[in-house]
Amino acid sequence: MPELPEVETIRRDLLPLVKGRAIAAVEFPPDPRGLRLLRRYPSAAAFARRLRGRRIIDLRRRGKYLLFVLDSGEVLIVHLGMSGRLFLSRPSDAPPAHLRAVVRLRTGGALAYTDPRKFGEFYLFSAARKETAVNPFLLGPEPLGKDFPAGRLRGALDGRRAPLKAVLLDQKAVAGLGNIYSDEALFRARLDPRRRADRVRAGEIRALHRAIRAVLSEAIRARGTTAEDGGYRDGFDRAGSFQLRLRVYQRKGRPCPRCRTPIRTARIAGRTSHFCPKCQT
DNA sequence: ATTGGGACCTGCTCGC
DNA sequence: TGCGAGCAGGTCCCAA
Repeated sequence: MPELPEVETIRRDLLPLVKGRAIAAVEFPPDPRGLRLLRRYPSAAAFARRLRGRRIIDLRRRGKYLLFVLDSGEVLIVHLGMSGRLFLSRPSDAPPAHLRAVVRLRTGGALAYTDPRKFGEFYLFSAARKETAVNPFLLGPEPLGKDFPAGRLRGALDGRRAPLKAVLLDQKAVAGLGNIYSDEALFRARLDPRRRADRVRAGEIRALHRAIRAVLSEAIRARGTTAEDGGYRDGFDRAGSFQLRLRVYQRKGRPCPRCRTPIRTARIAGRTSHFCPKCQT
């Protein structure tokens, strides 16, 4: 569910709430299998023990991962999978459905993590280790960052015979794009998602580069996309608004905003892609 | 090495 | 009303 703009919105919401505050307790009720911890952790209890008392000194984002930087030198990493939500929990409320974890802060307040589909994961890395093996860090460039010039996108597409859409979904090519924003960026760049990546010309790559950055920036401003099934919520458990600005995603059969041709879909790399068959070539 | 397909989960909608 | 099929924002693992 959550792609870069959704994760970034949650980060911005939660940062002022958690920065500088210590973790009082982490609870994984009551079936710890409802949340995948990093495999090498023997138990949820051991995981929680490592976190207790640690101070959160920063909250960062890398691709679709949230990184709680701790004063111990460790980093608590949260990936929301398809259906994860991480939000400020109000104690007056009844416990939310599909609650998988609670992070209580020492000065009061708590974060709730819910996830019906259980694809989300928590990781705990030492700072030294985080750059190695395991992986959230084996990601491609941040598309909104300084190290993502158009040439970097060109390098990512170079030599890849897979469809453009498949490469955009590859987190090693560019970090943070998912099904929604890949489709929306390809529409804005007027590129057919089925095009072989290595056959996209330089001018088209520049248009795609611009489109990726524009759509992600606009989606962050709109606080993310809460699509038809309503899965995503921000750090305060509220919906986003970018669904109102989607041009092709979940608009099958509706007129293309540019040429009125009905939007169609195709299965690419195992995912449904939405595009205009006339103006995306 | 790259690519595509299935697996992992649950909930919801649709058609019969 | 009930039930199975199909689908959903992501990633990993495996075989070709």
